Amino acid sequence: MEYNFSEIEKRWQQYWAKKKTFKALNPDDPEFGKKNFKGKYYVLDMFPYPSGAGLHVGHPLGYIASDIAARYKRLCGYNVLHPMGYDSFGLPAEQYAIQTGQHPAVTTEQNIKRYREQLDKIGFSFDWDREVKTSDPDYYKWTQWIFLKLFNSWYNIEKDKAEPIETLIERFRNQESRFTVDGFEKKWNELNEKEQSDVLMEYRLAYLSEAWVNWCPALGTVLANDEVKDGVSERGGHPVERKRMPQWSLRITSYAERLLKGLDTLDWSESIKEAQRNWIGRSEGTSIQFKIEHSELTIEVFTTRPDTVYGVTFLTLAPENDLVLQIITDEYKAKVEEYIHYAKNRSERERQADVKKITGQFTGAYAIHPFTNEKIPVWVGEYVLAGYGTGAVMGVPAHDTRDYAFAKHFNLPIKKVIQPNDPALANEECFDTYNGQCIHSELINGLEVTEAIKKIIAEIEKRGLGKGKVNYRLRDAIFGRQRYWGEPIPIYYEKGIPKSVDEKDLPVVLPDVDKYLPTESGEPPLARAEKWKYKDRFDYEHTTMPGWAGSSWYFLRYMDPQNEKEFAGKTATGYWQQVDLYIGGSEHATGHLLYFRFWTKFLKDLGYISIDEPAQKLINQGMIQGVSEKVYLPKSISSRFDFASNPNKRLIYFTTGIDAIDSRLTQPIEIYFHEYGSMEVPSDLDNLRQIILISEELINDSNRESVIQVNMDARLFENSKLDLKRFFESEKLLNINNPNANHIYILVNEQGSVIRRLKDESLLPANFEFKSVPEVEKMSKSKRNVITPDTDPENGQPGIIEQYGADCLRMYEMFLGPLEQHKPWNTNGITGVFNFLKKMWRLYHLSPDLSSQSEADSKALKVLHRTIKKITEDIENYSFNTAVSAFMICVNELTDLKCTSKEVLEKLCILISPFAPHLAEELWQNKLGHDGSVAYAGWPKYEEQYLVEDSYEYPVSINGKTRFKIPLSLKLTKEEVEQAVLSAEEIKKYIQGSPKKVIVVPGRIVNVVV
RNA sequence: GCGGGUGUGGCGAAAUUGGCAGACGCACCAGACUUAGGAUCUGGCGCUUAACGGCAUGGGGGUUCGAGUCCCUCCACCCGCACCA
Repeated sequence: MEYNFSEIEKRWQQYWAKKKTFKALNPDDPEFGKKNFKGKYYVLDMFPYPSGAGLHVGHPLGYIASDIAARYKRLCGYNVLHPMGYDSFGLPAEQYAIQTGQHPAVTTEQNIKRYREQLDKIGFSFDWDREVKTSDPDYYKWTQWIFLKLFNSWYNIEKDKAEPIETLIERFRNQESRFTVDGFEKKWNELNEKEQSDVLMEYRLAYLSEAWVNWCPALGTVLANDEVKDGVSERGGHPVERKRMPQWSLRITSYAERLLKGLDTLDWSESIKEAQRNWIGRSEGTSIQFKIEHSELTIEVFTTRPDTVYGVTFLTLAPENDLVLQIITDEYKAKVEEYIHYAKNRSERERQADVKKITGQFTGAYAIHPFTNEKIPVWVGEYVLAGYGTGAVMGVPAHDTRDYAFAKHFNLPIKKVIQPNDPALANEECFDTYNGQCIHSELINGLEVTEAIKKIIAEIEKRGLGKGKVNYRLRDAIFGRQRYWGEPIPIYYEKGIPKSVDEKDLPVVLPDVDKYLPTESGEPPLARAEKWKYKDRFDYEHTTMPGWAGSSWYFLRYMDPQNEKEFAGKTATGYWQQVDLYIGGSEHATGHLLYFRFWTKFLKDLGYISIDEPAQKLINQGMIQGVSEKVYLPKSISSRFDFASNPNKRLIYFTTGIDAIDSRLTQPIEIYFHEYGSMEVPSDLDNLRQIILISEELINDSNRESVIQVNMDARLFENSKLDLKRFFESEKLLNINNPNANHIYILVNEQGSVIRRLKDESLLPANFEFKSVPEVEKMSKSKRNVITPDTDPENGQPGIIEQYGADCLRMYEMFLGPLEQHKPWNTNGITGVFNFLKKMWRLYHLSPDLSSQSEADSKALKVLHRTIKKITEDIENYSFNTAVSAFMICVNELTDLKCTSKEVLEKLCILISPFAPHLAEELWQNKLGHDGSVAYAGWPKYEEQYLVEDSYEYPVSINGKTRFKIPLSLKLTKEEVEQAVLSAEEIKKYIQGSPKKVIVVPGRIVNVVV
């Protein structure tokens, strides 16, 4: 009987869907009482964004792992919640909408459909009744509701938790608080509505403020810090600049300490926890006030080294610091303004690119040293960040490398105030060690650094100059996006005052607009919806929420997805508690995973849920990388491309630039092409857009500068050689960016040139080979190296699923290596897994009727129980690759034993069902003759008795080197083993006389030392 | 610069507390069967040597009867953060 995987897999996928085999039960479900669950288990995959490219082979890696865990826990008797849904708001759909005019909801729906189709083919045990989509109004109603809760809450530092804003207003009323407005002190009740609103904005956890933001002109929106990488946007790689504008933000900084401390309780990888710790960036220090000479103003600095305060020789302010303009003297005004202008117009990227470059400007002002009363010059410098601390630093060049560099560059004095313990440092001009004593520091002379810090802080506090303080690198999260495809922020404006939409009016539904672009006056797209007003009168807020809003609480919605009255009912949240196993990529370390924790803590503070952390255990599956194929294009205008290494070859001149298959070069430019040789140049060539591709072997150091490297579709290549057949036939793979373009491709290699338009392979030089440079990198559409698990919709090539089946895909992805490790995709080993599945199938078909077979023999039972033990341990440790090996060993051995025992085969079938569920279900029901699904068959128990051995082949080492083996009874004592070994025939070769020492480890090894 | 991770055959990788290095699979080699195939089965397969043996877990050193595993030191690669005072 053939192993017909496609028929088997289709059958059981339909069966599971029809029977709702994987439905998870809430406690209020009538069925719940009938089950005798061992407990609950919540397995969650990170929320996927349904991109237009569909799933590639890397996506399922984590899903397969979580599915194995889910199926295993079900077999162990747990009520398993294993849901899936879509984080369906986001930039790519909107970018596509801008280009095509199609509503993002439409493309999103199409993408979701494709995702679902692909997910279904892999046989996951998701409870699809719980599917959620963040762009669904029934869902984002609750995202908006949580936003309102954030807006209407403040952080009570004394209680260390968030509270409703009313408790704050109550305090303001009762406590005789005074508020300074336009220079007048007023009581709360004396403030007008606008003034009250402004005061409360300083406290609300979701607030509107004038802030320095990461503005991305290409995307037309601001971005949160975690959405910017190396000065460019994470999505799309567009430049980002700093801009000051009114912005909605979330006061995540109030939770900094709790987010930091909570990490210690989590079973997450050290690298993710460390990334979050760095991102939060806690540092202890103190603030110190410096008076400005001839002025009422003071400059407050933050420092972690107050012990070096006597070493201060200058102060530096950030260019954005408002104080700068207030303190500059007339003499320096022009220069400082010029400098500020310069600094402001530098993009983040430029700024980061040359951090080594030192820039700054003296302001003309002087501060007074609070301890020595010396005059200290005040500078402004780019190296001081506006957003951290107070935007001002005290310059201690002798003990801070940045201050040192600045002082050196501008010739400022350097004053050493620490005597280091390490003599090697004593002669250095600058060192920042904590090991040493203070010198030249009146109040703290002779003290060790740590002592000095304590004493000087006490002194600073006593004199009212400042106080001990904790600073965080973490900034409040910018929450508004000047984009269309996101949750509307449920705020409206009445007389310029932002107010929350009434809860009963939620959801605020995303309105239709004529274009998905900003208005002419630069307002966000939502401003185009002219009739879109709250209560028909008031303007709504026009920015929308960022992509991470919906994913910050989705794990709660899965617990009770259809609830219309609450985001999730108390019974449901009380039962499911938190995620027991969360699997996803490590790229979310400082974004999603931080917001996810933040919202959970907030909802707990308000008493809506009872847990403090959303996910106890987190596993980051490694990335499956793709192999990109890079080819070369002449760099553009007027490059003369010269194969200098090979003077006999032809020369090609490019007199203008060229269009490229690379999206960065989208302008069509004509080229002229000359060649010495036999090739004919079509007469209409100059009317068409031409792309010249240069083979890898022609590139050398002398011409490398005149070419650029671009990705071609990896599917056109085989082992980094262009497959000419595909190249001639596949228009689609060539012109991803513009399928309608009528390009002419010219391939150039050592043998000459080929124009693709000729479309005739017979015209090719013999053995024409065009080579690319392969590179292993992230699998992504833009790198054109995506491999789909199923049939490729672009070229119709069958995928792994069609060729080998979903069970094979599942087992192969697990077999590839440890879950957490990154690995390039290659299918070289897949036949091994496929052969294994076939062999397993054959094992169950050795006998036509297993039900009448006799008792298992002890050998088969031993194999079985060893496997039960191994698989159970491996699953518990998420070591799925070794589990697959164990199955192979087991099936090989049972096949050798010609095992037809129903008892053994039944248990093996259950064991493998989390890994290869379709095969297992087929064998369970159709071969072993069971009625129900194998999914609830019960996990087999491992029994020690079958594994007990009575003899063992002791490896005998001489001086730690294994020389021979000797079978001995395990009942023997150490002494008896030693005796047996020393009297063995083989040992005579290695020792003369008596050995120095004999080490016997019972049941393991014998080592003889001579 | 700081932090995290990884280094084992031609390749993907195994290896409980330190105890037979390379399980399992791919590729390769030889053979069997054969309706010649991307089927199945048997055997071989780290390097080196004619063989005995010797050498091998990124390099060097150490602890130990015994080290891929523990300690020190250096190197390479990957990832994250980065003028955070």
